[in-house]
Order: sequence, then C-alpha cells, then structure tokens
Amino acid sequence: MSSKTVDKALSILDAFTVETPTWGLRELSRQIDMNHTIVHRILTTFEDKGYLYCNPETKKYELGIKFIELNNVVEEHLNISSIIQPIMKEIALKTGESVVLTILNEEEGVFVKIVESEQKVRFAESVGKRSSLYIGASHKVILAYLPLEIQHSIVDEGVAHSAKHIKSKETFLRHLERVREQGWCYSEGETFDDVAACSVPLFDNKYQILGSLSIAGPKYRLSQEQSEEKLPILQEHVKKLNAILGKVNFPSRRNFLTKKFI
Amino acid sequence: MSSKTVDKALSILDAFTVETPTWGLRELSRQIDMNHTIVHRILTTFEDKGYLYCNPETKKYELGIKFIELNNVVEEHLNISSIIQPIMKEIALKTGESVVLTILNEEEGVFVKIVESEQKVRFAESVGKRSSLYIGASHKVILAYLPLEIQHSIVDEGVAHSAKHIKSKETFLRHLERVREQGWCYSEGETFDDVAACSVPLFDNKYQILGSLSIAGPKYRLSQEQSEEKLPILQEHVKKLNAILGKVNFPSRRNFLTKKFI
DNA sequence: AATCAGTGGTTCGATTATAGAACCAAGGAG
DNA sequence: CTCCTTGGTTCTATAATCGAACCACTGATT
Repeated sequence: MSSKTVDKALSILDAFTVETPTWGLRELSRQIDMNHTIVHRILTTFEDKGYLYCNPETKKYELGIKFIELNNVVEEHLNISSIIQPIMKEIALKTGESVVLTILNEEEGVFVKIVESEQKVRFAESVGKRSSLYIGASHKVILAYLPLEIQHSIVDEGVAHSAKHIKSKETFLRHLERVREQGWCYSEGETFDDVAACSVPLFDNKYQILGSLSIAGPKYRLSQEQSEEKLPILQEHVKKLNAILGKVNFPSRRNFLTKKFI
Repeated sequence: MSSKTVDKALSILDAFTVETPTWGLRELSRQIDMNHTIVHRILTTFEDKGYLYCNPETKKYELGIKFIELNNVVEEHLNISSIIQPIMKEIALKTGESVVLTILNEEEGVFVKIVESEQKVRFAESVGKRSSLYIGASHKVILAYLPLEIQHSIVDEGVAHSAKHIKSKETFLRHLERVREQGWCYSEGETFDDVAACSVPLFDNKYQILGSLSIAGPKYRLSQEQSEEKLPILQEHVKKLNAILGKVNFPSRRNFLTKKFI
C-alpha cells in the first residue's frame, strides 16, 4: 500500500537527470503523461519546500540546493567522509591512481565516491552515475558474486544491448567465474574509452556482495600487468574497509539477493 | 495552491538530518506529530521509489543512494565539477588553504563545495551544512550585501541567540558596512573553533549577492595579516568565477531580495 | 493587427485517494 | 502471563485530488 500522490511526485523528481536537468511545466507533463494541473501543484510544493527551484526568468524548474544537503546526510551517515574517504585517499596516494567506491543498488552499480589521484591525467568525476552490472571492472566484479540466476538475466541484458566486450553469453559467464575465483577484475575502455580499472569486491556483515573498490586511470598507465603490481596495495586496504562495512549497513537495496531464500 | 500529501511527505524527509539520520516508524510519527498510518504509507512509497532504505534488521528508515545520484545532477548542472571546481582547486594550490563555496539560500548560507588544501592540518569537510548568516566570514560577507532591513532582522536573530562575536547590534551593523566597503571579510573561530577564514562575495548577472568564496585554515596559519597577503589571489580568480556565475543561475531561493520591489 | 499556438497558472465540482481509529502479530521487560 | 511497545494492515467517512475549461501572456505567422 503506497501513496499514489507521493508516487507521482517522485516520478516527477525522477525526470530531473544529468541529461535533462531543467523542465518547463507543459513540457514535463507531456513527458510523463500527466495532467499539467497535477504536475503544477506538485512542482510548486517541491518549490515551497526548497526541493526544486523555479528560474523566475525562464520559468523552468530544476533541482535545488536541498539535494546537496541531503547528499551530505547520506555521506555523513555512511561515514564516507570521515572513515571511508581517508582509506581511499591512502590507496590513491600509494597507487598514484584514482580510487572509486561503487555500490550495488537495485541490480545496478552506482559510483558513490571517487577520490582522484594527483596525476595530471586522471579518472574523470562521475559520482552518482548509475549503470548496468555487465560493463566495467567495478561493476563486473560485483556481478561475479551475485547468484547465478541473476548473473544470467543481467548478462542476457548485456547480450541484448550487444555490448562490444561480450563475445557470447557462455564466455562472459566463464569470465565472471574466473573473476570470482581470483577475487579481482581488470578491464580496459569499457565504461569510459581510454580508461582502465582494477576492482576488488566489498562485502557486508553477512558476506553478501555490497559493492567494489577500484583503482582507475588511463590505459597507458594502467595495463593489466601494471594493475596487478598495484593490486596488493588495493587488497591490503580493502581488508580494513570490509571490517568497517561489516558494521555500517549501506542503504543499498539488494532484495533480489535474499529473495531466493524466502 | 500546493499538495498537502506531498507537503507532508517532504516534511517527513526533512526529519532525516545529520543529527538524526535514521528513524523508526512510531518514533518518527511522534516527532512530527502525524498519524503513524500516514507516515507508514509515505515511508513505504519513498522506499519503493528508492529514496529511502529500510534496514530489514532494525526496521529503521534512512536516506537512500538516490540522494547521491540527485546531488550529482545538481552539481553537473551547476558545472561545479567541471568549471567551478578547477578554479577553486587553483586557489587552493596557490594559497595553500582550503577553498569553500557558500551559497545564499532561504536567508541562510549553505556550504556547497569545499576543495581541500594539501596541507596536513586543514579545514574539515562540511559540505551541505546550512547555518545563519550572522556567523563566519563566508556568511557575513553575504549578509553585508543584503538589503538593510534583512540585515537588521538577521542581526536581531544573532543578538537573540547571544552570539559570542556580536557585541551589540550597532557595532555589528557597522562591521557589516565596513565589510561591504572593503569587499571582503575576515573571521576567526566563529563557525569552527581554531578555524579562520577570508571571504569575498559572488554576484549573479543582476549584481545581486549569490554567495561567497572563502579560503579557510587553522588560525595559526591564517591570521588577518596572512590572509590579506593571500587576498589578491582570491580576488583575481573570483573575477573569472563571477563571469561564469553571471550565466549559470544558481537554484538559490532569494525571494526576499526582490520582495521589496513588488 | 489579427490570428494561432504555445506557455505558466487558476478555478471548481465530481471523483477518488486519503485519514485515522481500531485492529493484528510479534517481541521484550517485568 | 501481563503490559507495553513495536511495525504493519484494514476499512469507511471525509477531505484532498483530478482534470476539463479557463485566463493572461508571449511570440510566430499571416
């Protein structure tokens, strides 16, 4: 039993993305197929509450400062800034590459925190970016620890989207099996061209997969060999991180993980 | 005309703060004085939509990963990561201190972005923190450019809260006047003990005050003299920033600025 | 200048989702 | 076992929402 009005309101919020960060009233109501009166009432409510900002000149709506505040609440609660970030920073200093924290959420991976290396050429910022689990070391290493049935359905998706790095379902599933066996994953140019990454898994207190930690940098500096040299640094610090993550409990919806046991 | 249901839903969201990041159902409904049925329906709606996460063990609710994503939308839209951050980084490198972007919002100031210096002792992270305009250089320099009537009411508030750095309303208003004349503000130990800051104002395309940019560091390294030496660096780069901010249009509610003209 | 199509915003009665008391089942504490 | 609390559900009177029709305005097009 859930509130129809709030449900609609959140669907409206969902329309504000990196690709389409601003919306006019009529434009938005067309997009989500709602009567413009409803959209108007909800938009002004969001505006009154400081969640949306309506540009008085263009009359277009956009997400407000409120979300910077709420992001802070999440980060503080997860101890990202005070505990997790320092560990990531140390890895970044020792490896000389950017460090990425990815969290499993709703059958997708979200970049939750990126600590950049001090090098001139480095992994670009994309915090908050959400994408499918079949692409990129940071995501594939998570996929490798999911139940086989989930792996199948997600790999099927990848095949359906004809992802360039998937030759066939079978070879990709075997690839995931190897990743799980060796406990890390390397990839080149999957999520971003010219970027390579090396990732290890993160687990919660029940030893269920929670996300991954990766080092990422330009291909020419992070070949498979070079990243295998840096792997021990990553693995060593991840031990510390896993000890912390066992207690923290990320707000990461992973219902599908337990579904099969019910 | 605004939606009562959505309004309630957002009031519920507002209860999730850095101080109280998790809530049980009954506990929360007591806090905000709402029937627990309503709260329950709204909470599950938020949960279904990925905005809240309900810890299955403790049955307590907390903000979800969604807010990290939405924060990213705001930052991307404001060009914070790609345009503003590099400028802040340059100031941080040249001055050796942390750089803070503060935005005026609803008669308060919000720390929107902090670029940390590379020094060991540095300004702690507090992105998203919101506070009154009468305290701290970053906030006072904003206050100094607001209409006098607003200044009066906000300073009255400060006096009412018996802020330690306000001796009397009159002297504080004269202090603000000097700040506006010289175009910058220095403070020591107001927002955080042991932290000093030096701030300059930021304006939008209509030359209305939008926020401030500050360098912040430990008192012993950032005396008034030392910060006046670094001031030219700050001012030089802020010229660039103001040229950009004139076009960007921050989602910063500042209705009270124009109210008096209507 | 008149028309038209678009915009954001408002009104008001019919409709429908919501409010909230009363209700479970479960889990401590005594 | 009782008492109190918890999260969660049910049901109907009631109150909020829905949405067609409406303004006022802007900017092309004729």
